[in-house]
Amino acid sequence: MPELPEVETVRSVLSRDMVGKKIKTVAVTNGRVVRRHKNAKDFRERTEGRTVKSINRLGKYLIFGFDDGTKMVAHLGMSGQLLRAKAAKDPKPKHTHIVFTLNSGGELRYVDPRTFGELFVSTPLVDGQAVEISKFARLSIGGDGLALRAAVPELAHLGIDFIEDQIGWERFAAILRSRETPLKAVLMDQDIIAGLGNIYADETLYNAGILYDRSAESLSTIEIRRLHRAITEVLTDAIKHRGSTLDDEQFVDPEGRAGDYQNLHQVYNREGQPCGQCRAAILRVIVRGRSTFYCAKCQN
DNA sequence: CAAAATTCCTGACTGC
DNA sequence: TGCAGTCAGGAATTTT
Repeated sequence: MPELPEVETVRSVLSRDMVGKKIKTVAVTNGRVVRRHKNAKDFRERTEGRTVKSINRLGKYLIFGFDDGTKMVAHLGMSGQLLRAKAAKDPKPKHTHIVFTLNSGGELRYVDPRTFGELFVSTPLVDGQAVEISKFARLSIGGDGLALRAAVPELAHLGIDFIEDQIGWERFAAILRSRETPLKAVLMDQDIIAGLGNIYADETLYNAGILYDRSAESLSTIEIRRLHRAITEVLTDAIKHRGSTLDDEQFVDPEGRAGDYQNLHQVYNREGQPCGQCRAAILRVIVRGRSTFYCAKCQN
């Protein structure tokens, strides 16, 4: 499942070869992926003829800035891929739902078997309209996150992006304070922390040495600082390794290359295998229908 | 108001 | 072998 590091990998690759390119035509063959629009024709009219000026990321969302000031947002969901093709005659993968044909030749394709992902064009607000930015995002200072949220009202609800937003551990502590929610639910709540999914929530908790079901308010100052550091460290390392490609999920960047952070996973998908620190078997439990992997000795 | 359950979807896997 | 049933999971929506 593409989480922050995988989406950042896609952003980085696309940023290098798409900025400055113009979209000649757009073909939508599955209307579900543009479901925020009233129809596929509306999406086509809002993308054809635009030149890509920038590609940013907030949480798990990609934000393409167009020359007319509008933004195209892409969320890959569980199984979405943005793939570059050199020519139209290159074979199209199964479940190719949108094809962007570029003026310079070549295509950008959106492929998504499960169609949990979506694309939409966001229109900038007219003067005077205020955007209600997430209160957690407002707690962060600096970085480009606030500007991105203001530019895309649909994303204003997103919480802290630990790569885009600068946030110190004191402010992070303020977010965790007075929350009885289990820590893993907090880490995966996009309105509180944007970008962590099931893989990186588990890896972060292991790195911090804290159990998934501890309530946020029960953490000591030391534990909050460890968790704050763990989120930044895990995400940064995973980005360096170009994300995680699991056996069953087929995450690849726009050039078709797999990531290799899965080789560095300490707990995720490692049920029964020895913990890297204490050699005890990694355990797996289902929490609210989701797999959670952890080491009972190293996390408490 | 918040948290839990449900829904969307297809490929991979399980068991008979 | 083949087929029905189950599982996986992000986020919006519905229910508790």
